[in-house]
Amino acid sequence: MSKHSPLTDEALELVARRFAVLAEPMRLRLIQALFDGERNVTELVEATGGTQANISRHLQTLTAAHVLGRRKDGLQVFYRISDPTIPKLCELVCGSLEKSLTRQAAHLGAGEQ
Amino acid sequence: MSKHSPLTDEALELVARRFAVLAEPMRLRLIQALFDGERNVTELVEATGGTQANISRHLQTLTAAHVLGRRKDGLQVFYRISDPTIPKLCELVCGSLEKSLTRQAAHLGAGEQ
DNA sequence: ATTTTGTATGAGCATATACTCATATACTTG
DNA sequence: CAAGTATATGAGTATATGCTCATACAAAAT
Repeated sequence: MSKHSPLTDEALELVARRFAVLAEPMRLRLIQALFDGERNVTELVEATGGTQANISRHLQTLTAAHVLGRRKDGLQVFYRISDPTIPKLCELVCGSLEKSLTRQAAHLGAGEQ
Repeated sequence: MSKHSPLTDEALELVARRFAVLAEPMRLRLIQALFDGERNVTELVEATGGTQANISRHLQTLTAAHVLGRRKDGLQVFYRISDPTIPKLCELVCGSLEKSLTRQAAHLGAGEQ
């Protein structure tokens, strides 16, 4: 995106859609709960504190976006992170926010702004 | 986010908000237009093909999120990318999408799925 | 076959936000 | 000061999407 030719409208929509999928706290919580490996829906409901219906919908959204993968075993369905760039994306954003917050704290402490 | 302790609800909101800011095609177009350096609003309106009002709003959103920085010079206002992680984020997502698309193309070509 | 357990989904509501039009504000120039 | 130019914003509308309740579906157990 930097030195490459500008993206087409279609590509921009895809990139935006990608970011949109990550733009929900509950979905981030699910991703976080899956960093250590796959879990079934019931476990994810417990880990996140959401309702079963809502978690199921978010899992569908994440799976449709190829962020998560699905494996069915009997009654249970196990989800896992299937896109290796997801952890990197989250780390980048977290790091950036930490910096931004400490900068802000420093400014407040110095009475600036 | 991976080996670190799980994020607080507040932190999750911030991360989600960050992704949300990047989840609009027009804002991505603006970011793209700023990869080569700062530009004023009129230039950005021309580069993106949007209306002045809409571009102004998106610039405000991006600036409030500390993605862009603002510099006023006389009548004009110049915007620039102020968060160095933005290009990396976009590259990560683009790369991931390219892979995903070529995989899909390969599957279609092989008659799989 | 019926019941139980785990997961998905249809329908409806509430909220957020992208967009536009018109107008306001800020600065410059005549 | 008046007029012009660059940017921002209030108000209104349309659309998307997150959430919930109830129920459907699928597989297992009795």
